[in-house]
Order: sequence, then structure tokens, then C-alpha cells
Amino acid sequence: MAQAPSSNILIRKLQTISELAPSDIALLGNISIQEKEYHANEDILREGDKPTLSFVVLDGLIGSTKLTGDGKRQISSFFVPGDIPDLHGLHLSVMDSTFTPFMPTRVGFMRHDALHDICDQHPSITRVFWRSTVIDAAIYREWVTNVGRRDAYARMAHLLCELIVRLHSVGRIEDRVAHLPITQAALGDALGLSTVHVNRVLQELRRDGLISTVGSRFHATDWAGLVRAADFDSTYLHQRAAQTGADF
Amino acid sequence: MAQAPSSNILIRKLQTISELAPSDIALLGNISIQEKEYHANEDILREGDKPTLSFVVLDGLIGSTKLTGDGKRQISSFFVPGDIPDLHGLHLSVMDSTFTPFMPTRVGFMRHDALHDICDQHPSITRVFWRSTVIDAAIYREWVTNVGRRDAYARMAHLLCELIVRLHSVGRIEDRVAHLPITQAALGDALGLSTVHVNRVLQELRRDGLISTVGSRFHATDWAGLVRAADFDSTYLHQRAAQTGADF
DNA sequence: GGAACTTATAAACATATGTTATAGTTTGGA
DNA sequence: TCCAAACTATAACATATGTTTATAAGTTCC
Repeated sequence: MAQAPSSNILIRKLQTISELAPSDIALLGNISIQEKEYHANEDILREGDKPTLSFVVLDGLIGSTKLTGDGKRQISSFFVPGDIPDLHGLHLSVMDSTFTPFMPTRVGFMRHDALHDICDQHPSITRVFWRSTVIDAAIYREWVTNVGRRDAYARMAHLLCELIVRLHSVGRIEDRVAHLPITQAALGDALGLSTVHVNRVLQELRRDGLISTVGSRFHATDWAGLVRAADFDSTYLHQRAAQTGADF
Repeated sequence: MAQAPSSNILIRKLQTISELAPSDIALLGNISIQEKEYHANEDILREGDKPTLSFVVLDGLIGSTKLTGDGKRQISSFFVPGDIPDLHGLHLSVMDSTFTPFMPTRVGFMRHDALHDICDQHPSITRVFWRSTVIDAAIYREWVTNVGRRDAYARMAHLLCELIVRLHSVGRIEDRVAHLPITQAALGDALGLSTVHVNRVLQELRRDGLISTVGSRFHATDWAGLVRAADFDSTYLHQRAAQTGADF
């Protein structure tokens, strides 16, 4: 509770969703990690790949994307620092989506066999990681609802709420501003909207005083209003502390 | 390979996604199960509940649903016999969606503490269950894509392909016919469409000779055509055998 | 065996969102 | 420092899908 946030971003993220025993923290801190930098749009893993590594996002922003048969793109989730986008890959042989960074992104690779070893020997670590994948699934569920049943305006607001809360929980909101270098085309791919309509909706959100933007920096100028417009309820993020009602 | 399908539907389902050692099968077969029947629309678990049990679908059909603030419903997944819809709940304290049966449905409850015990003691069981939840997540990902980027016609075709493949893999397709007692309103809730448009699209699929229906029984009269119309690729189901190219 | 309800079909009309095209604006690399 | 490429902003127009309403066809249940 009074504990300072870990300087290890993976541990910090996991602490937002699980209470970690000191022994767990030690084990997690000892996982061997190989760092690598990617630039924007340089795919980290692709649909069809059979990875033997998972990776944690150390810095940057990543999307999980799919292409339909006629070339349209859908982003099914974003991943922020601390997240392990393809922890799922630990239990899948083939990738069913592609991980693409939206900005220069630093990741840390972890070997599957090492992760399996640590999980087999430490059920408490298994629980933490398993819970993490299950929360990813909860986020996908919410996205289905968002794309399926909310109009463009609420949909965009919802996405912004989610990203702001998630970034905030790992300390990546500075001066009440979220750095989201996601092009409007990519926002459309995440929301199932056209680029033009994304632009329209962003203007509306600005006009209504819910957000303001400077370049790719988003400021929720009226957090309560944004939450209301978004029909946003952070329960589905399953964060440990109800830090999510906070004022940004 | 030449093994006859298990008469235990849970084991049969898990065998479609993982290779089970005889010892695993024995352990799984010994999990204590409490059966219960629900009728259509009688919620099994609700958003906000804090369950201490998970359940396997023994017979019937269940949807995972959410309500938006203005009362619209979204179904984010269907569950067929053998599935454990809220295995996720093993690692979440609060339900973020509701499980609703679409027909009289028999389920088997399993205690969380019993499941935790067996997982803590048997990493191989953990892997099977964990993989199952991770495949659920892959299905949600595909649904985001389906709802976000495919038009109504392809979207409906895709849903039918998925359900037919999943039902087939657990032996619940009889005479090339899938029993899907899902009202057109509920199909709309699953696809993010209005009831009227669901009706339009179903007529089109019938007119194009891809499906025929008798009551709630769907027959894929042109499986290859349906797959093509749906842009369906079963990779995301992560089934063990490539039984999915089969002719229904 | 029919009343009461739910579900499916249908048509006419409304609208949120998509498409295409063009002109500014920003950005990042040479 | 500047240029080319990428991105954002707007407008005009197109259309897939939603809404409303009505009726027909099934179901369920007393």
C-alpha cells in the first residue's frame, strides 16, 4: 500500500492487477530479459509466426492487429509499458495476430522455456501471469461491446478512457496528458471507423470540451464528462486499487 | 489419433485443443461436478457477481453478454458443450459479463478451490486450462475484427462458420445440421446489428444458397461458399487437428 | 385447442458512417 | 534546413445499416 512503485515496469504493471509477495517480486525480477528496440510500424511478431519468446513492453505503444481477406485492418488491443502482449503465445503455437508498434518501442524478450520453468515451479507466478492473460481477454470482451454497440462518439471516448487509465496506472501520464501517437487512420482501425469519421468525432469531442490535443498528446480536459460520454466503467480492467476514479 | 472421443464432454473438448496424457484424463475425469439445469434466458452468473465456482457446459448453448449504459446488449461469445465459459473467473474476483443460456442448458459446476488445488499440483493440467482461456481470448480478438471490419453479410457468415466448426469438433453436428436456437434479435446482439438487418442478411445467405434453415436448425448447404463469404480461417480457434477444413 | 406471446418477414423511410477528393499541416530524414 | 511523405482537416456525396410500423407465422401454455 505505502510501497513505492517498482522501478521494474513489468513488476509495476503486475502489481496493478495482483498483490505480489516479496518472493514473487524476486522471482519476476530475475527473469532474464533481452532488450530490443523497434521503430514505428516495424512488426515485432506476425500472424502465422511460431514464437518461442514472449516480450514485455518497456517503453512505447503496441497494437495487436489483424488483416481481413480484403485488406482491411483491425486493431484488437493496445499494449502499454508493463504489458506482455503475447503472453498468450506461451500457450499457442501459431500467432493469430500481428504486433505492431505505433512509435519507437523498446521491448524485453523472455524465453518461453524459462517462463514455463518458472511457472511449473511456482504456482503463485502462474497465477499472476494467468490472471494477466485473463484480463487481456476481459479487455477484448469490452472491445467487442464497444465496437458492436456504441456509436462512434462514445466508442472513441471509451478508447481514450481505457488508454488513459491504463497509462496512469503504470505512471505514464505526465501533467495530466497522455502521449498517444496513434494516427487517425489507426484509431479508425481500432474502432472500426473510417479515417474521416475519426476526424469528425475527435473534433466533436474537442468542441464539447472533453479533450484537447497538442500533436499526439491527449488531455482529458473534462474527465468526468469523458467517462460519461464513453459509458466507461473500469471494472473490466480488473485493477487492484480503485485508482481509476482518480482525476486526471 | 485412433482414440475414440471421450464420453466426458469436458475431456472431449479439451482434447480438441490439447493432447492429453492418460494421467491428465484421469485427473480431469475425477473433478467433482455438480450438475444443474437452466432454462433459456435464466442467467447463470451476472455482471458484478463474485463466483466461487466455474462451470462446464454439458448440453445447450450459452452467451456471454454485456449491457451498455443505454440498455443495448452485446454478446461477446457463445459457448457450446464442453466449454468452460467462466474459467476466467478462476482468476478474476468480479464478473464483468453475464452468462445467459439461449436454450435449456445443463451445466456442471466445479469449485474454484478444487480447480486451484489440481492446478497447483499438476502443471500439465494448468497448461490445458490456461490454454483454454487463451483460446477464448483469441476468439474475442477475432470477434473484434469481425464486428469492426466485416460487413453484415460476411459477419453473419463468419459467426455461422465458427459455431459450426466448434459444434462439429465436439460431435454436436448431426446430419450436417447445427441446432442454433438463437433468435434474430440475439444474433443482432452478437453481431452488432439490428434485428431487421439480421433478417435481411439471413435471407441473402439463403438466396445465395449458402445456408438453409428449418426452424432453428442451420444447414450450411455450401460450406466452401460460406467460408469464402465469411473470410473464415479457423486458425484462431487453435484446434489440434485440422479437422476444420472438413465438409459439413 | 385456442389465447397470448414471441419471433420472423416486409416495406418505407431516416441517418450514422463510408467514400472520394482536395488542400493544408506536420514530421522526419537527407 | 528543406523536401517528400505522411497526416489532418473539410466538403460533397453515397450507402449500409438503423428505425418504425405492420402483419404473418410460430410457440407456449393454460
